[in-house]
Amino acid sequence: MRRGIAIATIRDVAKLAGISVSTVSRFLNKSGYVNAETEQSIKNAIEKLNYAPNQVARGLAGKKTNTIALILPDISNLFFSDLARAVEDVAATYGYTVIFGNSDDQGTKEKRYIETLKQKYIDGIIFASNTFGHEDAEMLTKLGIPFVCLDRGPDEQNFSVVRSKNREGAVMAVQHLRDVGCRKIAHIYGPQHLVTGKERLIGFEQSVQGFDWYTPTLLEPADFRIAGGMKATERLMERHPDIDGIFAGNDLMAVGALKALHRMGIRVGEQVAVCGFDGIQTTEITAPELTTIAQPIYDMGALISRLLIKKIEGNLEEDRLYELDVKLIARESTLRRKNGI
Amino acid sequence: MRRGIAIATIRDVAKLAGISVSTVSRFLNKSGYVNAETEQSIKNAIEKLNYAPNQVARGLAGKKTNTIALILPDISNLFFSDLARAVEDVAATYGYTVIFGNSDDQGTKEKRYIETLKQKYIDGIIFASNTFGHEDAEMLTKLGIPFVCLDRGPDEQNFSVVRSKNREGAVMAVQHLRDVGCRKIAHIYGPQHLVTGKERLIGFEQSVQGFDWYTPTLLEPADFRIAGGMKATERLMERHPDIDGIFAGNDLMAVGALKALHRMGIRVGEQVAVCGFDGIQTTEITAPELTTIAQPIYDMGALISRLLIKKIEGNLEEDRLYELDVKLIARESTLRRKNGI
DNA sequence: GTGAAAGCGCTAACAT
DNA sequence: ATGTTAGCGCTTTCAC
Repeated sequence: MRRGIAIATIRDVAKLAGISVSTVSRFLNKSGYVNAETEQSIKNAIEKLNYAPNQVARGLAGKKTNTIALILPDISNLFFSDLARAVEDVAATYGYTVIFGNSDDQGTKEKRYIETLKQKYIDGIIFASNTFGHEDAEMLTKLGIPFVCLDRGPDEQNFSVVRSKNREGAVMAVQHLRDVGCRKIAHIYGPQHLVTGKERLIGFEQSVQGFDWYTPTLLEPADFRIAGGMKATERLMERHPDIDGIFAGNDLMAVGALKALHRMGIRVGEQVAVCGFDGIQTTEITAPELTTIAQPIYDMGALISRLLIKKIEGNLEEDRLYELDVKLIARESTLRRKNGI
Repeated sequence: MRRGIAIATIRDVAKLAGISVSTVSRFLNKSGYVNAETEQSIKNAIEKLNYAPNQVARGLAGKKTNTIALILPDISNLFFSDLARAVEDVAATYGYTVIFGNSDDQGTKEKRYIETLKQKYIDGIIFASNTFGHEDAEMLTKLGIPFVCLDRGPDEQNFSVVRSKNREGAVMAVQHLRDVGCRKIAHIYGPQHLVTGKERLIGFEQSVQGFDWYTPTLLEPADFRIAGGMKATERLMERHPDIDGIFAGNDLMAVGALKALHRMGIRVGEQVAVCGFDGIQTTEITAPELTTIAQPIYDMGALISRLLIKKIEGNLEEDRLYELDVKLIARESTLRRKNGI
C-alpha cells in the first residue's frame, strides 16, 4: 500500500448511500436515470467521504484516460514552449491532462513515445515534431489513436493539420522590406524538408522573381537556428556587400543575422533591414527590436488542442487543413528611413 | 471499443506459450523464478504477438504508473522551459513519462492539479511553482505522494529541495561589477516572498553595506519580468543619475534594464554595467550580450527529476537541500573598460 | 429506477 | 518452478 491514507472508492459511496455501485456510477457519468432522492443521498455520501473517482480504474474499464500527449522537437525551444502553454491551457479547460515528449526530431525517440503512449491508453496525440511521417500516421490510425499535426503539407489526409500562411507571410515580409526602401533583399531559408522552410522560400522567390536585382545567390540555406543564421548572414554579406534587406526564414535565424551584422559593424535598420518569421517573445528583446511576421502561436496551440479533443470525443466533423493568418509586426530592425512604416 | 485493432494481453501470451498468466507476469517483472525454457517460450510468444504490458492495468493493480508531474508557473517562461527539458530527459531515461501543469502561481490551479494527479495515481510531483506551501506539503505527505521542490527555503523538512547559491551569486555579481570599475551600484530586486528574490537581495546588501556610496534608495523592487525591470531602471536612474552599475535580480529584469537604458540613450557596458541572474538562453541574444550569474538550469532540472524518481523507488537516503553552484558569465553588458575582466 | 455480476489487464498472495 | 485466484476501482450489459 503506497498511499498514506485510505481513499474512498465508489463502493464506499454506495454503501454509505445505501444503494448499489452501479447507481452511483450512473450518477457519476450521467448515464441512465437516477431518482432525485437517490441522487441527493449519493451527493451527500460523496461529500462526506470526499470521494473522487479513480481515473486509473476508469481508464482500465473505459479505455479513456483524459490525457493527451504533445510530441515536439524540444520544449526549451521558444516557439514550442509558447505552443505548449496554449495546448495545456485548452486541455485543462476540457478536463484533460497533458504529457509532453521531446523528440529532438529523431524518429526513434518519437516512435518510442508512441509506443509508451499506446500502453498508457493516452486519448490522443498532437505532433509538432518534424519527423512525423506517413508510416506513423498509418500506425496510429490502425491503433485507433486520434492525432493532429502542426505544420504538415496541405496534401495530408486522415488527420487535421494546423499551420499558418507561410507563403503569404513571406510575401508580406518582402513587401514590407520594399516598402521601407530595400532594393536588394536576401533570404536565409530553413530546412527544405519542413513545410515552414519550403513555403517561406517559395513565397520569397515568388515575390522577388520579377526584379532585375534578384539573383539566386541572394539565397542562403540555414538550419532555423541562431548560429546558422549568423553564418548565413556572413556569407551573404560577403557575396553581396550591397544587400540592404534580409528576410530570415524564422526568428532565430533573424536574431543570428542581427548578431552577425552587429559584429560586422553594420547598423541594422539603417543600413540593412532585417525581418524574421514566427513572432516568438524574443523578438521583443533584441536591440534593435526585431520586425517579424508573427504566427498566432498561442492560437495555433489552442486550436490544435481543441481539434484533438473534439476528435477524441467524436465531435470533429471532418479532418482538414487549418491555415491561420500571420501578421506583420514592424519594429526597429526595419526602420530604414523616416518615411518607412 | 475505441481501439482499431485487437491488442494482445498477458493472457494471450500465456496461452500461446502454454503456461499460466502468473508465470508470464513473473517473467515480465522479474519477480520470482522462471525456467530457462519457459522463459524462451514466453519471449517467443511476446515477440509473435507483439505484446506490451498495458500500463493502465498495471497502474490499477500496482498503484504505480511510471508517470511524474511537473508543476511550474508557466512553461512558456524561458527559465522553466529549460528546466522542463532537463526533467523530461532524465525521466525518459528512467522510463517515466511526464505531465506538466501551469499554475500561474495561483494556489487554486495548483491544488486542482494535485487533485487530478492523485486520482491518476501519478507517482510523484516536482514543484517549481511558487505557491506551493506548507499545507500542500502536508496534504501530499498524508496522501503518500512523493514530491520534491525547486527554490524553497533551507528550513524545509520532509522533502528535498534543489536550488542554487543565490546569496553567493549576488555577492559574485557585486564583486564583478566593482571589478569592472562600478562605484555606485543599484539593485533591482525580485518579489520577497520568493527565496530567489530574497536571497539575492540579502547577498547584495551584504556586499554593499560597507561602502560610503551605498544608500537604500539604490534598491528598487520589481516583479521578475521585463516590463518591471524597465520601470525600476527608470526610477533608479531618475533618483541617481550617476549609477554606473545595476544588478538585476533575474535576467528578465536585466533585459528590461537594458531596454530602458537604451531608450534613455545610455550606453550599456560603457556608462552603466548591467548584470543579471539565471543564465537563460536569452542572455546571449541581447545586444549587448548580457552578463549574468548563471544557474545550472539543466543540471537543476536533471537533479530534481532524479531525486524524485529515487524517492519514488525508495532509493533516496534522506531528504535534504541541494544548493548548486552558480557561475559568472561575463559578457558585453559589463565591459566597462579595457582593463575590465 | 435500481441492482448483480462480468470484465477491463495486470499483480501478488497462496497453494502445489 | 508454476498455476489458481482474488482483487485493483470502475463501467456496463442485462435483469428485475
